[in-house]
Amino acid sequence: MRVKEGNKEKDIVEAAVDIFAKHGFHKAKISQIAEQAGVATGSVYLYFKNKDDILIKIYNSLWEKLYNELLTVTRNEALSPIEKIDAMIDLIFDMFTENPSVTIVFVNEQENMNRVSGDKYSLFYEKFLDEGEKVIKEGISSGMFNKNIDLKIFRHFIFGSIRNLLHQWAITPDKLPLNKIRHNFKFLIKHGIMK
Amino acid sequence: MRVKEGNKEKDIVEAAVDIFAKHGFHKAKISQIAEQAGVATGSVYLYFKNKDDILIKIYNSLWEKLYNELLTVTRNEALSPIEKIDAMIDLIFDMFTENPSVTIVFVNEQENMNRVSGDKYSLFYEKFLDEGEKVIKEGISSGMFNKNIDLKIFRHFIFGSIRNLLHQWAITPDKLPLNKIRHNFKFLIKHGIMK
DNA sequence: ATTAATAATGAATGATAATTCAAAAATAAA
DNA sequence: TTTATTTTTGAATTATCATTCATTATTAAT
Repeated sequence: MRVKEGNKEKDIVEAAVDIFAKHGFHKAKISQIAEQAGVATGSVYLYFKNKDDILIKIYNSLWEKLYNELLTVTRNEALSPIEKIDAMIDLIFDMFTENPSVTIVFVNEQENMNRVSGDKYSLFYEKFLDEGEKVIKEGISSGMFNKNIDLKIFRHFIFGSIRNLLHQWAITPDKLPLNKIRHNFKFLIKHGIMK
Repeated sequence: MRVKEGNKEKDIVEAAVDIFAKHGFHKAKISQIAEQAGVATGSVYLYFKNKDDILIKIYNSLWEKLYNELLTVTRNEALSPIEKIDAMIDLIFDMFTENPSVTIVFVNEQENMNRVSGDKYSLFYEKFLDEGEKVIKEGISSGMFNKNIDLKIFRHFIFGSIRNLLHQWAITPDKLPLNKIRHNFKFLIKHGIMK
């Protein structure tokens, strides 16, 4: 019997990330993804139920990875709350540094993923932020962080700003060095703009 | 001769905002927009070149309004830099408070608008941020703001955070009062999270 | 070698929905 | 009234792809 050669599923995902980043999910054609992955159009459907399924699998693996790394940070009792915040920011930046296309898809297709995945997307998002929120709570009880800040507001604040910065970086990676962005970002989150 | 009755263009735009917010630009059907606007499908094409054109006109008018209001703030010499920042934040919040659907479209369809409008979207975005940046510069020269903050980074930081907060509010307007969000937001921008 | 699976292909199918346009409706002017 | 002009209609046209599936290719086992 014939046997699978190479890793077509991986090839397809990688091509899809590229094409989704370039044209957006809705304008991306399965035939083009297949071509770039070096397989026939129909083969895509041997590995994925449909077009939505490709997007879902991309997000699942990203969130999975993000969440697992987050846990290693939040569970590290050697770190102070502020060190944990830094480590969390690093984790997100590191995750996306490798690949601007992945970043663009993650940032741009959130809404499509949301629509396509039932409530899977928002579950990931909330679970991640819930875990991160624990760190903020620690920081407040330890007296390091300002206790008047609403936790729900802060989580959307920080996620929105990081998302937009990564996006802008990913569009033109050479315009601003990611390390400078990261450094400024950490400062702004901690101290804001006023002296 | 027959004469135009009512304001069909406005009816279509309002319906489109609603439908775009509910289903997203690509899943939104012209026939459904027409139905909700109380006109025939074909009539949409008397007022708009095509579907893209509807989105473009929505954004144009939003950015136009945002930019004009920004100018009245930045040109007001009676205000200190920090008062201007507050006024700028108020202006954006006020703009979107009225209508969650407009907010959702503005936030979600940015990328489609970008693809569809040539570089019109990014011109608006940059023009707006350039004008806002002047205020930050004033704040730095007057010694109020921290001079180590990169202006390009700050603009994407603040825009991303405000965008996400408005989005989360618009999805479930009753979950968090917008005034509380606004208040926390102003504080975080100025002082960050640390005591 | 031959067979029996399984993998892979890509042209054909089908569904969807944007856009067009010939016909109908409305009304200002004659 | 009738006419001329402009607006509106919505069914027909058209374009675009996602998805399917009959066919072909490949190779492990016999």
